[in-house]
Amino acid sequence: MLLRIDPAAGAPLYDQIAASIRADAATGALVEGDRLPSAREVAESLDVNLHTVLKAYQMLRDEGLVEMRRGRGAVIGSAAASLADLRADAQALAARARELGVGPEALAALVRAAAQES
Amino acid sequence: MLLRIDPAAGAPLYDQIAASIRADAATGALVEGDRLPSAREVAESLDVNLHTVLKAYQMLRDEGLVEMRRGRGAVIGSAAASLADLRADAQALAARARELGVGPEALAALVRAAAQES
DNA sequence: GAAGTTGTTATAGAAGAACTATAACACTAG
DNA sequence: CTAGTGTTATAGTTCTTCTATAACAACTTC
Repeated sequence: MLLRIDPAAGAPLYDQIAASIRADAATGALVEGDRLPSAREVAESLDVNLHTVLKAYQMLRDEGLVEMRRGRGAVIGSAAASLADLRADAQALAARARELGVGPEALAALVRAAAQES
Repeated sequence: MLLRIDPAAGAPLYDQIAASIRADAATGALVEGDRLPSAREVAESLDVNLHTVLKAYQMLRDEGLVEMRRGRGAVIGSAAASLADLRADAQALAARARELGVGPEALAALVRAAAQES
């Protein structure tokens, strides 16, 4: 469980943390039942605020990737495999978007709009 | 060219304006070469600031849907058809995401992350 | 060429949302 | 009970959103 972030990268820290964990889940480095390090551990080792880490964890919970409970920590949930597929589809979409010259922000806005319609 | 916005909807006004135009382009109500009403016209008819409309137009430009030039206005560009396909793919992805319980914001974050990796 | 239209840029302000930080709380496991 | 976990509350700061005004530069039309 190695997390890499770049405080000077512009992207929010919690996004970077969440992305790092998503990537590990996608490659199989993290599978169902695996436990994430506690938010306080991560916060200290990355020299970041506790809430920043928790926000990343809560994003992953909203996506259904992890389950969280007090006293027990954050654990990779049963939907991890399905989400890896969804992520693959997202990357395929991103590749097509890039061919059309549509950047990450524009694509995200377009997808959000599409998701909110239905 | 009918634009509908809801100031009490929570979503940014420029997002609503952009979404409305995207929808018209997707259904074929707007096709390549069609000219959008001037930003000043829209601003007045919606009782909204000029810059709010321009931000919507600039989002659509970033997506490649419209081309803008001073004195000439905003025109639906040649990539409109391709973008309608991309939008269809985005909606398919959104449908799958919703089946998994992944909401619009979470999906947008996931797609943005996927697009930034590549 | 002159006039009018268009998007573009600059500056400023106000209201609200989001982010950061600190502290206390409530649930779980040993 | 104790130690560790996520959760919630609170406050201050920063960022986003929308507005407003003004000037500018490119294009169209006459």
